Amino acid sequence: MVIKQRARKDEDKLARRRRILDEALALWDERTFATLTMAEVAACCGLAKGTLYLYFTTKEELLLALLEELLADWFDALDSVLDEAGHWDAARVGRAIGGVTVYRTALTRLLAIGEGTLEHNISEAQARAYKGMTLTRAGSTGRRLERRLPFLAAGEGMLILIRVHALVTGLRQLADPGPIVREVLALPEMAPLRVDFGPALTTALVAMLLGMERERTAA
Amino acid sequence: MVIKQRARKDEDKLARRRRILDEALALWDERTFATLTMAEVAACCGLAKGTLYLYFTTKEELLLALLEELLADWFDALDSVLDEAGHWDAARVGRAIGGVTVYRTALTRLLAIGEGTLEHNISEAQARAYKGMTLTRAGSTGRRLERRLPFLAAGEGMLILIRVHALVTGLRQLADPGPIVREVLALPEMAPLRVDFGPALTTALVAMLLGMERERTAA
DNA sequence: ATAACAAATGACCCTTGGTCATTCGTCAAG
DNA sequence: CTTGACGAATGACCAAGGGTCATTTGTTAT
Repeated sequence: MVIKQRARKDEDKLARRRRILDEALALWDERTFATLTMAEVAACCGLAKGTLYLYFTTKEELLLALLEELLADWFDALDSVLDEAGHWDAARVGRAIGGVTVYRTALTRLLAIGEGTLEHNISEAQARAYKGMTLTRAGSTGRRLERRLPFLAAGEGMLILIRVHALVTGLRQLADPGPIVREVLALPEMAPLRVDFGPALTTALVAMLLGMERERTAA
Repeated sequence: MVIKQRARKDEDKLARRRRILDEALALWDERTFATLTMAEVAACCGLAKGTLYLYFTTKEELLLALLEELLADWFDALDSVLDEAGHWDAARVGRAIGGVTVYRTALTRLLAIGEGTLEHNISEAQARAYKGMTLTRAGSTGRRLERRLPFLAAGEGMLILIRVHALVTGLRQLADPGPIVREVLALPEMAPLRVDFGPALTTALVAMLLGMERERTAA
């Protein structure tokens, strides 16, 4: 499959970049980092492999760009929920975070390989952009959390988000084993080791927030 | 470098396997999964690459075997600490788990890539052995946790261990970024995003355990 | 119509996990 | 001590995939 049209204007280049990200996202649903190949992404876009490298200089940069978008979207969603009216307590905050996270499979699977895999083989510029965005958004969302949970000290909203990040990463990995392990875990006696991402995340978050509240109000 | 001696007896083969695991562990200290190569492991053992494949049929199997050993050792250490006398509460349990975990860098770094990377490309037999060991040991250690924390229901010790696993995985990834990201995070304004594995793990665990206690005693 | 630019291409390189026909220690039998 | 057989060890080889770059070719300004 060959593209007869060339992206000359910046606007066209942006559109092509968009297309690549969209196709990569679609493929990501059914691939892992190891099994997602640049050749396949290119083929899905109707481009040659070499062309991909005009838009993303490594496989990691492509997926990190995707992660950056999905993460920004997650912050939007969480901010929006946290701005809802009514009575807020630790349990509701835990359920709110879980609620916007649980069904974002593409995001959580990317986060799960994030720091370990995506952060090699990228330019410092992109690393800076990604971390800068994270810092800004986490700061803003963290302050929302502090407003909803008055027992939190200044800056502890960010601490919560780091713990959320850690739990998402770890639980996603436990919940999505490879096919061989999946089969082993299907054995009846292995039931205690199976993890259901959604409930596991939400219950762990609620417990952690309740514990933080208790720590900070006991003193 | 060439080995002039051949492992004919089972005993010799076991010793050679041991040597490979030891050298792989030493290399693991300074490599990631991607940068640790089978050729290098072989060279460190004084073996040809092909010989490695007589003992471990894939790179994943080699590292999973290592993880299995280190994990069993971790269970030993934790059991031993949990058997110590004195008054136990949620905070002490959290510190105990953190204490035996924090300095086990090789283990926690392997766990961090565990389910995501190591569980592809392995035989079902090894997956079964690994998960079987995990189930047995986690059951036993889980019961110890339940004895120390009477507010836990039967089986909830295992739940705690799953959450520990998730936190270890996630926090290890956040604490050990690649060199590019490490440099970005070294900027002063990035301080809020830096994670110190030991304190982060222990404080998160303690908070979570306190929260679980509160959930179960409030009702 | 044409020259100049640069987007797109795909053949190519390199690394690395994994294979296998061959080599050659090792040991037991004669 | 010699020899034959076993199988451990080898390293040349293969395949896959990330990444490169000289060349091709669509596009546009003149």
